[in-house]
Amino acid sequence: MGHKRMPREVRERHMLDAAVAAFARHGYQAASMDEIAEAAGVSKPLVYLYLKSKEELFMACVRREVGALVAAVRAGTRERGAPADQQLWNGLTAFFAHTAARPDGVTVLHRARTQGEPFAREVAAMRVEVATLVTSLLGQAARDAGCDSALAEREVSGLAHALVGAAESLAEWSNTQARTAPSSAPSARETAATLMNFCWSGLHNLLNGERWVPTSRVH
Amino acid sequence: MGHKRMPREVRERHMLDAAVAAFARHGYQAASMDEIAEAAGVSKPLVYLYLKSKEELFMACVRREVGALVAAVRAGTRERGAPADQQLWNGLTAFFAHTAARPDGVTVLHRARTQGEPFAREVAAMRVEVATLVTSLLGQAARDAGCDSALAEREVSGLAHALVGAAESLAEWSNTQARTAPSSAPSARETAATLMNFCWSGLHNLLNGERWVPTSRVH
Amino acid sequence: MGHKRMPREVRERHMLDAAVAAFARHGYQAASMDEIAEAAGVSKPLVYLYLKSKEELFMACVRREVGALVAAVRAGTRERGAPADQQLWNGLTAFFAHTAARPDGVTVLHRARTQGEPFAREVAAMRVEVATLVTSLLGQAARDAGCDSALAEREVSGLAHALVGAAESLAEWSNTQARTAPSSAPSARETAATLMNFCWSGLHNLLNGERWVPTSRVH
Amino acid sequence: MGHKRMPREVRERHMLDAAVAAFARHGYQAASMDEIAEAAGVSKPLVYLYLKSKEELFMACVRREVGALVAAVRAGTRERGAPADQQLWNGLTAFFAHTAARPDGVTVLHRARTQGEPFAREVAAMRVEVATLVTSLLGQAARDAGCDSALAEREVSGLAHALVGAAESLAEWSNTQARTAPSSAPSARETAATLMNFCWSGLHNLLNGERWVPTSRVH
DNA sequence: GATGAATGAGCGTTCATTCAT
DNA sequence: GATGAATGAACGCTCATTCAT
Repeated sequence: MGHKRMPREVRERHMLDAAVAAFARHGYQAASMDEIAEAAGVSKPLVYLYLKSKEELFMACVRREVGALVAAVRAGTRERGAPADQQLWNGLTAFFAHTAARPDGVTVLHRARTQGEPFAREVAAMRVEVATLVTSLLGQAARDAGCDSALAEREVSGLAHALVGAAESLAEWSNTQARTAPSSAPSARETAATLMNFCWSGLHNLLNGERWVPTSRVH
Repeated sequence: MGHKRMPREVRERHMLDAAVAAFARHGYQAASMDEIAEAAGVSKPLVYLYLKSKEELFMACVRREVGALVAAVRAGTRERGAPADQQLWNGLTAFFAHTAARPDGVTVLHRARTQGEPFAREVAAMRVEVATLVTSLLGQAARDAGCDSALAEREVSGLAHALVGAAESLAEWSNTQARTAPSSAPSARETAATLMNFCWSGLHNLLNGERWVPTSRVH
Repeated sequence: MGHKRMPREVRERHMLDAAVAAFARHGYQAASMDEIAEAAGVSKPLVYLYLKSKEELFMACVRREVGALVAAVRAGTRERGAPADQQLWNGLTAFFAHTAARPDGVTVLHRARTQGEPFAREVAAMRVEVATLVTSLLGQAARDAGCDSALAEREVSGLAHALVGAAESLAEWSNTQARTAPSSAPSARETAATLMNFCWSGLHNLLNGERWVPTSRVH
Repeated sequence: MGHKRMPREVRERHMLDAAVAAFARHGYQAASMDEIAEAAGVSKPLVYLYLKSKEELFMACVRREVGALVAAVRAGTRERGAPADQQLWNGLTAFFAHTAARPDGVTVLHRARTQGEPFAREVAAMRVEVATLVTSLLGQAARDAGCDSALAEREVSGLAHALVGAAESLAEWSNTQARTAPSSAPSARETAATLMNFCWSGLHNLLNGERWVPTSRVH
């Protein structure tokens, strides 16, 4: 087998790559350590030597993918001075591009949310980080628009979650499109625009204190 | 073990209840038949006698929860003659109320999407059913608002997915809130209003042909 | 289901018929009580009420088939006054005819030989009974032929087992032929004649004290 | 458990030994993998690691025992130039000696015949191989004796089966004798002589066209 | 007399994990 | 440093068997 001497760091990256692929394809429980070791081209005890246990291996995957995703989005919004909507659009574009480029990584994050407290917490923390980013953009947008009506904290949190959920759902949908009809699949930019179209004016209205209200009570 | 005699139908319902709870908590793979049988207050062979296998048991759970969710949403939108936005709001309210009332059932549906073709198909069919409902409401809303510009089919599909993702994400968030701070958790109505605020004017604008466009290209 | 009231004796016969068929097809271990009860058209507890347990049910099958086989062979050799070879041939013919008529019963006896002491003993007892019959015929044949050299008891026993083994093997072979090429399958009479041809002159020579001996020692 | 390290080949042989013993004693279905693993002095997973499944384990046993039996008989008949009857006797002697030396192996082959197509086929192939050997000896014997009347193919097949059945039955009987009265049990040579006495002159007569015929029809 | 409802016990199989070399 | 050899624990599933009606 691969007897090639390699620095630990490289070997470890190979293991994580193999693990991410396996966890994405089969899920945490169904992916087997045998499979991962073989795909990484190393023996099983080495995997245990470097990564301790299946749980820690999964956690390492999750953390690496969380880092990569956050970095991508952050890089997208780094352009200070641009208007808030532009920055949000840049961030969404970066998100969708990352999602298309590393589907397995995103899938792992998705799966991690249903694999018990510690993993779910890691992903939740990421969501909070992203939501905070979005929130600050919204705040700047409010200032840009000259409106000062602040939204309740809880409402902002809800909106952020709605936006993140919408983005994730769209990402998954567009990946499915790319797999089934690659020629006509939407680009990251188009997907981002769709989402902006969907929500921006709603947010904008909210920030201006204009709300949708039911016209009549039913129950 | 407690061998109380019960008619088959009742026992089967108990088993499904226990199974939904177990699958929601641990996921399909990690939930064990032993655990489910014990939670249902019966012995394992009886579970197999009635529900054939773990796979069929999971499928039975999925189908039951799909039925319950669709029925709830349908009942919410049954009020003919009301304006489209009102109907959509009613449907969303029903959805969030159902989600709050049967969190395990909704979690099972969520998990089913990553457990292989047959389960994913069942949930996908449900999504299509709901999306169709929403789409028809949007069409009516467009007519109500006197705007006739039809959206491209692919764009509608994207919007539906975004809306569903946002709704699911909000449902989960609101459930989390209810668990961690029950006193101040948002009601189904409030959550539905948040989502309406988030997206309704965006949809309205789109239907009127007003689109958000990036003001300058970055990359 | 078959709610028809039937006398116990008849019900029991149905159960034994179903059990013989099942044991013949799948073997003792693999045949299931569910299957047998269903094939017999009764509920499982009734099978237990009448036949106590799987082991006793199997034993009942074995005993019934042993009785049937022995009765058939005895009936074949009942013709007193005929020459011994003729009687032996009659017995063999009756054996092969029975074997062809009740293949499942014979298969059960075959299987019983490898299912533990009590069953094997029952079949062994049958073999002894048949071997005794054969032995007496051989004795008569010796007297008919006017030769008085008695064979050692152990040798007679060996010859009887050889003959029984040969007969069983031929029966199985001819049943296989009947299944795969029914048109050209040998009749019971032909099979009996083949076996007589094969062994009669050897027995005859032995009874006359003529033996085959190795011409040179090898080891 | 005792975890003595051993090369795979050796461990595998131990497992096969234990499996042959277990399958011989209890049959394929009733023998348990737990029992086999324990008898082999290893844990169950190791048995699965090396031999894949119960079915493959049984198949491996069957193949090993088929090979050993065929090799023994072949070695017995290797003496070219000896007269055919002598060679046949040598082969039978080798067969009975093998049967006495490896009773479990032979029992496994016997049981394999009733355990479904693939196992039965393996044993059937062995029987064909042996029958071919015997047939060629008979042909040579016919030439040696100067008689040229060929037997019908089907008749030869029948005789071969009768001989094989007689040999198996004798082998089993002689093993039983050895178990119950070891001091006076017949040797392989004696048993082979008994079988030769039983059948050789019958075969000889047949080859000379002399047949036994019933003197009067009974039924 | 006959049965639907129920279970204890065990089996084949797999997997994460660790020694001994 | 890297691995072949080995295992404890658990899981999905089935079966013979028995109550309670």
